Amino acid sequence: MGKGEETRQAILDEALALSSQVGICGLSVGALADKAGMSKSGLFAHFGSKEEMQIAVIRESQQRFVDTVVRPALKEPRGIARLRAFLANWMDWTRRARLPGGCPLNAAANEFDDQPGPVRDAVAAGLADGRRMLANSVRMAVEAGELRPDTDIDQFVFEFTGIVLVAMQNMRLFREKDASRRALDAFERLVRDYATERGNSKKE
Amino acid sequence: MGKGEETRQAILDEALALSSQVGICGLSVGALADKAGMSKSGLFAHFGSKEEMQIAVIRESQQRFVDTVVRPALKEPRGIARLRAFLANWMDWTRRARLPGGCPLNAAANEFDDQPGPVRDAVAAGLADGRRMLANSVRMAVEAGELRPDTDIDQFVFEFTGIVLVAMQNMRLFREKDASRRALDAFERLVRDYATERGNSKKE
DNA sequence: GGCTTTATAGCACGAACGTTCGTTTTTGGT
DNA sequence: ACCAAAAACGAACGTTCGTGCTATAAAGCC
Repeated sequence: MGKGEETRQAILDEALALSSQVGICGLSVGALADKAGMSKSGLFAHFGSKEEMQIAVIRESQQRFVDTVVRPALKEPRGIARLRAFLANWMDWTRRARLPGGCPLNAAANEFDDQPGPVRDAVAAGLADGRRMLANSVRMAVEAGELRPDTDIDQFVFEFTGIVLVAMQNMRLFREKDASRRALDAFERLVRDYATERGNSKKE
Repeated sequence: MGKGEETRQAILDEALALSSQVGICGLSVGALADKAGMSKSGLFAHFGSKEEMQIAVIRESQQRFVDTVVRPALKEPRGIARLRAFLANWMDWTRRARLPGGCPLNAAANEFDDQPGPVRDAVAAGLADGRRMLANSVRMAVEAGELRPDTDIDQFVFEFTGIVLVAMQNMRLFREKDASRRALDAFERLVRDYATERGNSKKE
């Protein structure tokens, strides 16, 4: 890896941290250059445009999410246990990823959801990827016989995601400490509704 | 009402529409003045600072939400029916309020959740107000005997809010049309879990 | 209708924005 | 050690940002 890739990565690290606090559109070239300890033009050359930079940050954010949340959860056995691990990791992934604020991808999703263009597309692609992965894990839980065979997988993913979103909001905006506990409780209730006897008995 | 209040209201109407597309921090004095058909300084005089303007927009947004979502739902009888109406109204409130984009309050919540200050406080206050109102309606459903007496009201509000948030995301970012149907389905499942026999039989 | 109060416009300011360009420094292969 | 290539810099561009002033126009009261 050349020097170029190296500093580009350093820039993205800094960009991730900054955007987790001020969002993607609040992230400016000048401010980022300051944080990264280099000149505006030097930093700019790595991306070619602000839009490209934003997209790079989004991709990096997604990548980091996979490394921090998804990959570790895959060590759990398929089924409900893995889903639970997934949720637990999700709950404090920005802390684990050493980000000072919230999830940049989530912030970007709310900023660009009504502004068509490549940035919005990148955000949607990133989130869709996460959901696809989530849907796969749910399907495995069905195949493992822990969730009922007639489980509406997309509906399960829908409700799971809802739990994550509200937990994020409670944590970040309201600074409530019991947010992740509530999320876990909601998850257990969700699972109980969709579980087979076998799947249900697995828990405690 | 003097002329001042009148144009101030017109400005806020325009500001709400604009911020529903570009968010609160994407809303600039110049752009808003253009939309409102007046000069930057003339508009600026109504608020005194950009921050005050942002807060005014947030307050207005909350006000509009109450008029569009909460008030109509209060015509339904107390209990689960009212909660259901509340959700249904919520699902397309920005359309009913003739806003071109998503919920400005929700956008602001994600933009400012990690930036302490008066704007964040205003957003949190607005959202907290909505949750208080929601909690009240849940409590009424308990008192009406439709939800179990041991219902954890805050947990119910938590899960309810999650349904709303994910539905918003699915609608706005992914443009899925079945988002509100999924939300309603999730709501019925939520209610079924917390309902008494009487409350359960109420539905269909 | 005149007069006071209020509202709006016009203009200017310094700062920050994204972007371009030419120059200088650093790097990596030979 | 040298030299081409890559990377970073500094300065400047035109725009837009938020925010002050001062003057003009409109509105409301007697």
